[in-house]
Amino acid sequence: MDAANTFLNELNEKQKEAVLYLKSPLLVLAGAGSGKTRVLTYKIFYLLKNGLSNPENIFAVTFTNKAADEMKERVEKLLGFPVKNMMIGTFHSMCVRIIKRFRWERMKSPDFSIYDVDDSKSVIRNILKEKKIHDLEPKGICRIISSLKNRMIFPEDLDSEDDTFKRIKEVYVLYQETLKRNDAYDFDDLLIETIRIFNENEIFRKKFSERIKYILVDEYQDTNYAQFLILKSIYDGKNHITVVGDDDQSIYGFRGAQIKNILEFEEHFPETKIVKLEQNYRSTRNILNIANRVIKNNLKRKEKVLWSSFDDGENIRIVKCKDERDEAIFVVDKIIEMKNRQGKRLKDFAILYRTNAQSRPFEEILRKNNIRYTLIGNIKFFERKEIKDLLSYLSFTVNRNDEISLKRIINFPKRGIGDVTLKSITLFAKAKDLSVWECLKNFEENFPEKKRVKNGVKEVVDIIENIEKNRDNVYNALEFLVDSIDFENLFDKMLKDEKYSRLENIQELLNSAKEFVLKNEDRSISAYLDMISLYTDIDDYKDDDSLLLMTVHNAKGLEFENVFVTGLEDGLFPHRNSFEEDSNCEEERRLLYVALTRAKKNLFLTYTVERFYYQESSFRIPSRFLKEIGFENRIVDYFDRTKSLSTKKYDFEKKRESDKGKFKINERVVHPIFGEGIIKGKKGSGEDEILIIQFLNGDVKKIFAEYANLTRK
DNA sequence: TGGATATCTTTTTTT
DNA sequence: AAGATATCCA
Ligand SMILES: Nc1ncnc2c1ncn2[C@@H]1O[C@H](COP(=O)(O)OP(=O)(O)OP(=O)(O)O)[C@@H](O)[C@H]1O
Repeated sequence: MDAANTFLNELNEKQKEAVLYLKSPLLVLAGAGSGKTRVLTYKIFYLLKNGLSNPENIFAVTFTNKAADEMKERVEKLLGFPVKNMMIGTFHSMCVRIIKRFRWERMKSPDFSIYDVDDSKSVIRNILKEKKIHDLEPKGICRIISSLKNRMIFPEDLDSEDDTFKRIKEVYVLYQETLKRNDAYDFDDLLIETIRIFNENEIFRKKFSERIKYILVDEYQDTNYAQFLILKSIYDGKNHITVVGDDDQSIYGFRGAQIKNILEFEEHFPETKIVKLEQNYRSTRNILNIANRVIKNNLKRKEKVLWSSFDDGENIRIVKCKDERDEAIFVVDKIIEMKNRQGKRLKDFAILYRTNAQSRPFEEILRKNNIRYTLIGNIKFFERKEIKDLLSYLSFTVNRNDEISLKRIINFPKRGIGDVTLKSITLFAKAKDLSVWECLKNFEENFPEKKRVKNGVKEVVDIIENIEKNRDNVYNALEFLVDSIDFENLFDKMLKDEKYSRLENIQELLNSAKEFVLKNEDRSISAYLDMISLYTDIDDYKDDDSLLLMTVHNAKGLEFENVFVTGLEDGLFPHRNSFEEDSNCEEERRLLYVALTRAKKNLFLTYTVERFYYQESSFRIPSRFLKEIGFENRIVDYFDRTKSLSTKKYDFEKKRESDKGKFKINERVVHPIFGEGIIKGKKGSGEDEILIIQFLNGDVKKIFAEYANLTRK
């Protein structure tokens, strides 16, 4: 081995093979923690180090922006100098760059708006109102349109005679027209527009694909059809493509990701070589065993070998808790104990859950115990109302066609400009074929009769024009904006806490802009807006030794020494919405596989007996996945804060024949019509004995024990 | 007309 | 419990 390439010692044989292979398309298909990401990182390093490529010839796609930042940092560390001009990021951020470049070449302003789901919903809401459609929900339409776009299905491709479908098509058409008029793209459009540009401008595509000599893609199992097409456009047979992934970790089907991309990779990229990595470097054997035991219940998957050279390690602990509060107390107690006794740091722990709503009790108990934590997801910082309102000023300043942003700011803070005024301005603009902005600027001439709102409009116009002056420095622009709004007064009627927290958020926004201005060469408003529309919580959490709370989805690709997977109950994890379709249930199982394989050393699985779910207390049944883990033979701890920690064996086995006839409270039963349920109570006796049973769908029914033909689960 | 108040619904996962 | 929407009042 050549001296420059001693780094290869940090890879196993298979990994080396994958790093060095450049002859034809390469697929690295391997289980969790087998070093797939490491292969990509070292491959980039190898290409740069050996002069096989310049940074600008590399196109590396990661699943999150954070992963991209970390990969770049790692490569720079290995090289010993910074890397400039490499295309590395998520599909969405790469698309923004491609679209900007194209618009720039065509002398079109590169400053378009990027709409998040909220913005899309309000566009749809306006359309529905205008068209007087009352029986369709913005949220549902949004989801349908997005799922169509993910599959590259356009309005003209819809030719169903079904009435609802026809109306959806109508809304879809209007939605796209509105976005076009506002010069805005939603997340799906970023991908679609890139494909369109490539398809319709062969010279541009060719130039780009000749520039890109190496295409590298991480987490390939979670790419959608549009993303596949983008890769196909860039790959021209002369450049190289490496994709890595694990079909067992595909968890974004709901967003259009298709496992078939990875399963059928060979069919689309000629002479594909496949490398399988089989050694796991992350977890103990006990953890891997449990993960393998769960995932092997999926029927549609590629069987993989995955072994660890580590010891068995600690036992996996399954803990039954009285309710969600106890669950939180148990987890937090455990963390405190491990921190104090074993000197572990907070950042070695992660609490994972299926839904964002589950974070509440954990937060409460953590705050009570003064433990620093970082909550990822849920209400994202930049989506808070007060923040979005401020940002809309910036958006509108750089893109005067963005009517959604205008709508947000025209009456924020309250200036007495309501729906009616806005409507008449919009209509006026349409009639005179002017932009809304033009009408606002000449408001007094255009609407001499509207004396009452005159000053308000002038105020907005002034603010926008002043922001415009600071276009090249987002911090100055924001500082001006914040100064010109009297927040103290605005938040006056709020509760102290709420007011304080909002003011804090605004300060936080200023800090973020300041940081951006200090760190980046391009300090412009538009550069900042692009960054925040594509960056999410997970991309930006500070490395400040705090405990992490997040959904399993957000934990993808990460690893922690100690992991708590919580809320392992039927209906929650797997989520009840997945029960109908087998494929969804398989995705839930993959989600659990991802959760379990995040742990390096200690893994705790918790579930509750009773949980508040939608303002109602409901009795819970342990997750079906726990059975697959084989937990009937395992020690289950029962945690009840009133009784402290006690241990007993949980019996999942079917009861013996002799037990027949007598059902006990909390026993799980199957009803021939209503399905599986749990016995909550009993009334009467003998023939008249009535059982109160809560079924899986949440219904509680009174059933005659004698006649119902119940069987034990 | 806009702002405040009362009523109604809604809860998976996210770039 | 919180958010969005509908209704009412000044
Ligand atoms: N050859 C190796 N020697 C030592 N440690 C390694 C090696 N390869 C990978 N690792 C370590 O194993 C862990 C998992 O690696 P990595 O994140 O690259 O795996 P992955 O396959 O991408 O995981 P996932 O499927 O969960 O995304 C990391 O901590 C990494 O540093």
